[in-house]
Amino acid sequence: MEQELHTIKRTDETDDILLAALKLFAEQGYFNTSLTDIAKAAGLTTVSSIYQSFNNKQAIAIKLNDMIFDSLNVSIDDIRRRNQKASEQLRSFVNLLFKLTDEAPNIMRFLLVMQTNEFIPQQKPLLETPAFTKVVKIMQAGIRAGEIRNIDPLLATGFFLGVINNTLRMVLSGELEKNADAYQPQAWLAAWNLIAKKSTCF
Amino acid sequence: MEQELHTIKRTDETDDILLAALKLFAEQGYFNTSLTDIAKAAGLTTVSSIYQSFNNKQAIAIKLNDMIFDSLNVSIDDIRRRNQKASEQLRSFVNLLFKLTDEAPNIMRFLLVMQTNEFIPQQKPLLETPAFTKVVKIMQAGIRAGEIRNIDPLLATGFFLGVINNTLRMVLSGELEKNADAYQPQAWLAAWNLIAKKSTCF
DNA sequence: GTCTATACGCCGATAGAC
DNA sequence: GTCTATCGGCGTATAGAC
Repeated sequence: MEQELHTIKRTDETDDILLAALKLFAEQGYFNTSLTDIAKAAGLTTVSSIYQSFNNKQAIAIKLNDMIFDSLNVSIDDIRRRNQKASEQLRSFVNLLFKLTDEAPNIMRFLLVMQTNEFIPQQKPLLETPAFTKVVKIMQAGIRAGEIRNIDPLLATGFFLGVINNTLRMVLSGELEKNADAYQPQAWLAAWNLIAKKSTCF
Repeated sequence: MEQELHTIKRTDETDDILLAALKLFAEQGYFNTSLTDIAKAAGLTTVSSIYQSFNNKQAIAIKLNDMIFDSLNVSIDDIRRRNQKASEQLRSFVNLLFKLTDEAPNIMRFLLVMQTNEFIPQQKPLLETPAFTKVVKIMQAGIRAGEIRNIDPLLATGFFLGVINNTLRMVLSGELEKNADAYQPQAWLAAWNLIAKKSTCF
């Protein structure tokens, strides 16, 4: 299952709805998913029940979005606290993303492939979200510390996450057959050498 | 303007519709765009006129999709014909993508950010389309020729295009402020060194 | 607070006059 | 072949019975 939305325990039917919605949104898209679909998948007898927990369809998506980004935000704070060097922090973050892709693919689809701004207008692009701006901060710190090459931190993050996220997207879409973790060592090495000051030459 | 859909000349109102649809789909999404919107943007007085050219809304999207991928396919054939080495072919291809991003951003949004499979079910993921499988072929040839490191060609393509496409996505979303071409040298170097046998060390 | 019934709007699509 | 009128359906949302 979706790893209890990664951290949140299922207690009442609100979480059933969120879990069902996450699955359906990720698999067939927000606009192809009706409240009827969600109610059915959540085991509710009636569509109306949804309105006990949410004001409207968009509110479900927003709640999901908030939970996912908040959880990621907490994880990143944790990673920054537990690790000193930029390389270690990025390594842990990459490991988190790969693990999530295998254990909670729908969360990663929500993060990486869904165009959430089409139904949550105020939604910002990935690198402008609180969680991912912290990755840019790690990059800046790494540059100051001499671990990372001296290039625009935003661009460096874009290159780095380009390799990581594209690999994960290919796993999620089935273009790559194995599970994400099988590609983690290669992807990490490629992404890190892209930005590291001392790159390992081949 | 959208560079006449890159190659096709506007002749009749069918192309007005396609151009309007491309713009609206790319800017607000397929499902947020009604036929009324398209008709208005195409300068038609009536929604019904659309049905003179297309059987339904999906047919517009499919036609756009076909035109874009066909055009790209032709360009890639051309690039492969005109260049010998894998490095040159990839360089030209990257240049094409960056130029397209600046000159026809909506085409690139269609290619890189829209989730076309949500409204064109038979649509394959990017790297399984005829156009992009040829990039994988270039990669294979480059490995055989000793230009490119000996790794899974599909993975290599994923890494390579991860850097390129993510950079372009960031330009298209406004996360990067300058035009795409301003980032081309850095992005190319990063992407190429990712896969090149003799990487330029920094 | 659970479910039935239903309202309401939007949109895709068609019929048919001219 | 252009435009008016309208249909049919789906999907969100609500009202209200129990």
